[in-house]
Amino acid sequence: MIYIYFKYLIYIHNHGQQMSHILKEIIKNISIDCVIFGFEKQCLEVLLVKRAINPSKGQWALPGGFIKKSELIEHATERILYETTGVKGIYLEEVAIFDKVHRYPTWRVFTIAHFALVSPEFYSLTPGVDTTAVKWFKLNELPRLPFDHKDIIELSLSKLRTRVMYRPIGFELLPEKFTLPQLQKLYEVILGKKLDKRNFRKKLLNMNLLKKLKEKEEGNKTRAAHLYKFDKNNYNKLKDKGFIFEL
Amino acid sequence: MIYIYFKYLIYIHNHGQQMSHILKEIIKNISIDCVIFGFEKQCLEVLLVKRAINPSKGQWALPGGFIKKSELIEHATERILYETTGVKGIYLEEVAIFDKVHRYPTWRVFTIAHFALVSPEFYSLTPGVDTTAVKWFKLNELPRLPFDHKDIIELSLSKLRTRVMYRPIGFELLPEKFTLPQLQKLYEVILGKKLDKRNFRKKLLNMNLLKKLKEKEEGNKTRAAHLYKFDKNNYNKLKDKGFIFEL
DNA sequence: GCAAAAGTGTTAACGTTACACCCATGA
DNA sequence: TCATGGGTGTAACGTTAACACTTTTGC
Repeated sequence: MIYIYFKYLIYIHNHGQQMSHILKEIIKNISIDCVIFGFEKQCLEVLLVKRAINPSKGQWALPGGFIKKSELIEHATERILYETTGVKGIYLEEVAIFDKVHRYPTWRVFTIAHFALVSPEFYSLTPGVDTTAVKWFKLNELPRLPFDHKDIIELSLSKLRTRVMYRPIGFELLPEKFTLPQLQKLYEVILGKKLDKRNFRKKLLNMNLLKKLKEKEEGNKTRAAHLYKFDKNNYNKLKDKGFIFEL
Repeated sequence: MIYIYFKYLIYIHNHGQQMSHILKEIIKNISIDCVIFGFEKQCLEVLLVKRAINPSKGQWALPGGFIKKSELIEHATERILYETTGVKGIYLEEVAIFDKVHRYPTWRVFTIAHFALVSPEFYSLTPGVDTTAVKWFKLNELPRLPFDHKDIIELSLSKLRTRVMYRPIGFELLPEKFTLPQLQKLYEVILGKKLDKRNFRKKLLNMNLLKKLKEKEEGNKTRAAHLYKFDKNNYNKLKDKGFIFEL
């Protein structure tokens, strides 16, 4: 169709041939970006990718991409995260839409920011569509980021802080089996403040969300801590009865 | 430009001449819809407009419209609400993005749903761009709505219920001066349950968010209730000190 | 045996809930 | 004077916050 043909010419002229083959399928004005938080060595980390295409080719940035014309946001988010980083099967939550007029240099793009929490050790990272590398970065050692990705990370972090108070999402940042001191440390890092050990344990254990395991932590220089598992079954049961997780 | 010209032909062919003049300015794929809640005669109400254009011309629907190419979401929301209903100067909050592939019949449109709370008596309603009428509807007397507007209202209502617990947004649904029984009734309607009169008063008054006025309610058949004002100054001061409104 | 981190209870202050009667007003 | 809705206090209960010592382990 003539219309499509002209559209092509214009895109190719403006942005180079590399993108033209996908421009039929995507919605140009809406992208998705993912802020994936991980927790390792007592630090919060964020997953970044090295961009293989312009704009900002060669720079580290949040994993992201465009939505396809007949795709739901949720599916697009999963697809994009998988295509760019190799990470899949994680639960992503919407953070906000970023809408600054010139946030994307080439044309107007609204981006729907999502965030997720994972235990880094579980995921193997493999660059793919439009990316040449994937890497965890400590939150306080982030490289310079293109677009408004700094803002996106900051807002995600602040949402993480408030959400962690009302949902047991914090557990997702730890391996399946974890110790109470680890869990406490995690909350302390996210919330940015010290918590009382005894009160923290009392509260968490009273919720009946933790299954104590027979095993203990290994390879420790000092007294070994008990391992626990998050009891998802019971959490769902309690939630249905109106239980509200807090702090 | 040839490109623009062809675009025109296609739009006009598909959707009739009435929209063609604005299609240069708007982003086709992203719209905004507003769920404006009001509280009157002890009922929650929603503001709807009668659509003057297709699709769904002549039907009652949420006030909404498209974002312009160089417009922020926030400004677009204010503009659209004002243009379609005459209501302006109110605080709107984002609810969610609705993304079903065929939610809008003519082409793919994501809509960013917003909600707000107002005191109906303060606003004069005047239909404008693309609307022929504006009217408050009781929540349980809504007409059949086009697109996914029913879903949008339902989700907004559920967000209202949870948000009202953590922010004093409930005050916005009342006139500037209100009585405690009114405020209590409002919370009861939003939350869908009875509250204890004495506990409710104790809690609210202890927060120091209410200024008691000298005046009393007028035109009452029974004992007149004291009027109060929301003390916004003090609320902001308290909030800065870390105060969290609850229930 | 000592350094380092795990584990363990009690008390006081505070906030939440439940509950019943008198007061002002208009008809 | 009575019907209607406005206004008031207290006691029991549960939750949160503050706080210090003993246990285990590797070196």
